[in-house]
Amino acid sequence: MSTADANLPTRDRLIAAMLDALRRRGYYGIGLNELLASAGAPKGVLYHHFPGGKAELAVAAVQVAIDGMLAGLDKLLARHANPADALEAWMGGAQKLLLASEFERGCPLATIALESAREDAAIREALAAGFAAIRERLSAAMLRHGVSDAIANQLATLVVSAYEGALLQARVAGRLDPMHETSAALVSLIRAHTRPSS
Amino acid sequence: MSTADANLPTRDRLIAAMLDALRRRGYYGIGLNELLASAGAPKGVLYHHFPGGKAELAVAAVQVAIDGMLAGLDKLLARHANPADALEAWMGGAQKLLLASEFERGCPLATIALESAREDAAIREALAAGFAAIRERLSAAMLRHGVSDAIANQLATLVVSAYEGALLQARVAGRLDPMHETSAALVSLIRAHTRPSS
DNA sequence: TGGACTCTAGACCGACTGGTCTATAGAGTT
DNA sequence: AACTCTATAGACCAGTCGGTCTAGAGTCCA
Repeated sequence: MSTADANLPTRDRLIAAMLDALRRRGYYGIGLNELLASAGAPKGVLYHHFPGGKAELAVAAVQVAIDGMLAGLDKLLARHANPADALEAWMGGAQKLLLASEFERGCPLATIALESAREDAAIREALAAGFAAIRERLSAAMLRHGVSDAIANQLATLVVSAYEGALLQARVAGRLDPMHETSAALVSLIRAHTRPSS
Repeated sequence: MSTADANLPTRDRLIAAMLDALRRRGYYGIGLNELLASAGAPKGVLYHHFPGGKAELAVAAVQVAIDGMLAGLDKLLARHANPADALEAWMGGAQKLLLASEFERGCPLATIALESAREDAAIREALAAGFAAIRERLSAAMLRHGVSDAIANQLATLVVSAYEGALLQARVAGRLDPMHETSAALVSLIRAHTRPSS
């Protein structure tokens, strides 16, 4: 039942398997045995690389997901002159991924964010810092394009909110429409607030 | 460990307990025993009222949650002249609930939406129909206030997306700021698109 | 050749999972 | 009082959960 790239080091295969599980079913939705099967790894290996077990693996996976999103976002913001264009590309990428997985793979951060409780401090902190960093990137980009500080903050938070909510709606609907409409509304809003170029 | 209102009929206590569990930890995050304990009900009673077990109870809970949201939304849209004001009140209510539960109780629909897979057809359908109905209400309200059909649809979807995403961000952050900022951005956007009153 | 160390491997464990089953309490009807 | 039907109650079950533990494979250095 090994689905992960067998060439990856074991530790990375574990993280990849956890990421996939978080996208599809959430932290509590997958069992350790199923997860290890899809990583093609026996049990001992998990506790060798992650002494803290499932929870520690989840934290590592969340960290990887955040790093990936930040890197992707930075690349798009660097490539596109206007933040609105970068946003459009960002949403487009998410749509492609969702469609390619037949509406099964959403955002790995969202599931565990909603499942986590106050006592899961490590996960909550990683998630909070991650979302804050993403908002920060978006806000800074808009600041650079003439948006006032207060408005840039509002818009950045709105963008992240809408991104997660649109993925959620599209997933249950089994159609991309919610993402299309959210993206369109968001892009024209950002475009209206930023200077034509830079 | 019974937390639910003991005066409620057993069936309603079960639904209430499931709703609370969905808000806090999600469908897979709570066990049947814990759920029954918090409902103050023995096992047999669950399978008497819901022969389909946990899954059927979850569908019923989702249905109740959707009905509740629609009723609340209708009331707000009827009470406020402008959809922007209704939206502001709606977001404000969600903020109050989240804060009162110390950032533990979010939206019960979001968790199970992200945990559900394609084969959970009953839940997916209930959720998809529910979100569509909410979008429909919002869209209709904006149409009545002079927004064009296409834009009203976009804005309604954006509002639902942002609502869910803002709750998610506020939950992990342990602060209301993400909701405040999302709400502010959304309200001023809607206000700009609607006629001053009606 | 023989440690020393990292990593892989999976048998095994108690606790708990969702679910079934039988017993019975109570209300309504005759 | 006897019968019926709905609802409550919890013992019980096989399967799975996350986690521990011991054994061995592979690699590097002496």
